[in-house]
Amino acid sequence: MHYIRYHHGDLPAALIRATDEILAERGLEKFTLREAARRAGVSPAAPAHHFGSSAGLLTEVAILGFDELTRHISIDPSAGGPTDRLKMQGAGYVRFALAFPGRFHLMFRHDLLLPDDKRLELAGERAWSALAETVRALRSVPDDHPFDAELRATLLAAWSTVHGFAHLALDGKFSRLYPDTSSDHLLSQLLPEVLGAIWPQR
Amino acid sequence: MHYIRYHHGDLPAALIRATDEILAERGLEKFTLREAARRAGVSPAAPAHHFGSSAGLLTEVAILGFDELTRHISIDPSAGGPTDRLKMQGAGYVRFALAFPGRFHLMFRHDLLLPDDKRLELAGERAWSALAETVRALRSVPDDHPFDAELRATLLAAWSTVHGFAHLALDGKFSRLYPDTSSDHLLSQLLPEVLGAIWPQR
DNA sequence: GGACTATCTGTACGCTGTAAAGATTCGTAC
DNA sequence: GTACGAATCTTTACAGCGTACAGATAGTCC
Repeated sequence: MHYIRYHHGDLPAALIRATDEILAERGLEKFTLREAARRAGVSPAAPAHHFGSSAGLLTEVAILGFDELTRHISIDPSAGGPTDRLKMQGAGYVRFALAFPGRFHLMFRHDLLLPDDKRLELAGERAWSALAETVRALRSVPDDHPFDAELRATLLAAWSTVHGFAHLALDGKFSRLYPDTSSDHLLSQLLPEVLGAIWPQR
Repeated sequence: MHYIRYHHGDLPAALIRATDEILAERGLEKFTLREAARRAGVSPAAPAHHFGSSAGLLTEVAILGFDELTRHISIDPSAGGPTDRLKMQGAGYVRFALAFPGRFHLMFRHDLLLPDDKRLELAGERAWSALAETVRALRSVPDDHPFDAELRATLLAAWSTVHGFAHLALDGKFSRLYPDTSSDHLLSQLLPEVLGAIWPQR
């Protein structure tokens, strides 16, 4: 194998892009560091100089994933009632997972990521703080009040439900109970039913 | 390397046991087919004769995992009210996940399992049919009535919530909101708060 | 232009899953 | 008892993986 040039230009960005492409095209289980290097046109050892290891590269991609997730659950805080907004955010969460399963799976595979990366932690916190805002409104708690046990429970319940729904849907676990497992149908039909069962309109 | 005997006795069982041990001791990410073979005292190629591939062996272990999960969520159908029973089953689900994270992760990693194994599917269905029974009681629907959309939504909401909770807890995502992430505390304190938020006592 | 530094290659090592062929033992029929 | 087919496991081998290490190349600064 012979590589054209020693200086790529912006290899880190190219490797991140290549990794994201692999996740989108072939899924997380098909990602290899060598394949990402191939797509970026560099040798298998090149990524190590910028990301240290496979986990370093994947961590960068996971951070971008959390940013994209945050965009999917960011909504106008004045639109509709708090329950509606929480349902919209839940739908955004699941829509992200179904649209980008590779990214989504990666973001919650800490065995593949750098264990104590601060930027990754912050990216994750930015995501659920968007949910926290809506939960405050739902319980009529002003922003300056502490985030007490009840708020925490409400937030974790909402997060757990959409997170579990997304995982089970991607795993195909709904196919028996629900024959039409297209993403559109899951989002427009099944998810509203599920969220309606735990967050009755009030 | 030199192996004592050509005929092991019961190699399939030994390999399943070895795999389960690896999952318990070192987690799913540390499992390799060769390591399981080493623990069983056979050559790396031996497992293929009984399980075809790594996925074949892992599928058998996943089936046992679903059986164990079913035991964790099986309760006396006359104990307490339906809401209480559903909470007990939810706690059982999470207790299983926290006690056996390797097994739990494996069971929902279809990329590692045989894609269309009927016994695996049945083992999964046995698990959630234990939940379905309680959901029927919760909605006061007799056994001979069809499992309609409302029942389905209630079941999937319950399943999604405990499933998401277990995954997020194992991923350490609660550590910011909740400093004490010991299994006991998560089960006795946080989970009841979360389930109370979506299944108010009625 | 020369030295320094950053960047990437080339090579190599131990690990992985598993295919293919051969060795060993079991079970059974005679 | 013994011969033989089937079942079981070993041996060997191969391609692919992550990554450590040493060396080649190119950009930068004096």
